[in-house]
Amino acid sequence: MAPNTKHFRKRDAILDYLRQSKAHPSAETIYTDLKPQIPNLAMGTVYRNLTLFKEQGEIQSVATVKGVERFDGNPLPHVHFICTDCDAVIDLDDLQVPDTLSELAAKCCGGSVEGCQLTFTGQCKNCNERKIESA
Amino acid sequence: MAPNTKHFRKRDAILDYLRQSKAHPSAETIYTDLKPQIPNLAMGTVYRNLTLFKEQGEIQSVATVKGVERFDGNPLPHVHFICTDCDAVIDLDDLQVPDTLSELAAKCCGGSVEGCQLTFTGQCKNCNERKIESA
DNA sequence: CCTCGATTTAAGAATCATTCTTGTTTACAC
DNA sequence: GTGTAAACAAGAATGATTCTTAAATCGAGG
Repeated sequence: MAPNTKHFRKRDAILDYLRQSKAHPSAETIYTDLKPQIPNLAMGTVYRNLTLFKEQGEIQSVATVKGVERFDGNPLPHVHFICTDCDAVIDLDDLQVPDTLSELAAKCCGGSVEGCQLTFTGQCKNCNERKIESA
Repeated sequence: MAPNTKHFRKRDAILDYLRQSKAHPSAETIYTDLKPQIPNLAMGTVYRNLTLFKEQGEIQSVATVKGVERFDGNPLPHVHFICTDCDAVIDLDDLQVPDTLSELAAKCCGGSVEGCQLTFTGQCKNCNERKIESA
């Protein structure tokens, strides 16, 4: 067996999963989805590696929705939309925070700015349409 | 005793506290700070009223810092800065999210946008200076 | 091959913020 | 006063997350 293959199998699976997902999953979703492929995966392993990836800057935590932390395999800052109905977290790829705002923020707070998050909330397309139908 | 005075004493105290505070307190901070004045205050009462105020749009939840929800007596959207060292949540009153961004967001997501939050993270002035001193 | 120290992991216990439940108290209208 | 609805206290219950302990796995030497 190739070196490192087995030792990091779970770690790599978690990172791959995050990078391929657009759903901004929670720790539990990651666990549930990977469990069939990796039967002896434990929640502790998921949380430990998520913490590790965050420290290394490989991933980011993008929001806490109804008390549950949501993760993104893309560590670059970008804009999100959170549906208050179905709790979906969606990338708004076409938007970005203007540099002028970040610069202003640094001046205002007098400290050092490391990151920023812009998040819109409301009802996503699906939930919106579902409501109109049932009306 | 004037009508309604006693019935809502705790509710009003919690709302007043939130409106006067600039610290964006957690439920526990509110409880701890009000407890001396209101000895038989219970955490349940704080949580119940916070939920109520949120539903009524009197306050807003502005962030979850290290797993703890933080509240703001000002329900209008405004920009915040969160210190990753001391967990302070600070208003950046001079900044605001451009209307163009909000409009774009509505178009991108295809649903209805109700709110938005812009949050910068980094080290606040105090923590920054403390680090420089101790270096 | 066999052993070593270091790293990763599984499993479940422990923690902590938040919510729920139950029974009690309060305010107000009649 | 009596009844009804809202607010409350106290503590139990829930649920996400973290910690603990011991076992499995790795790479490097012998």
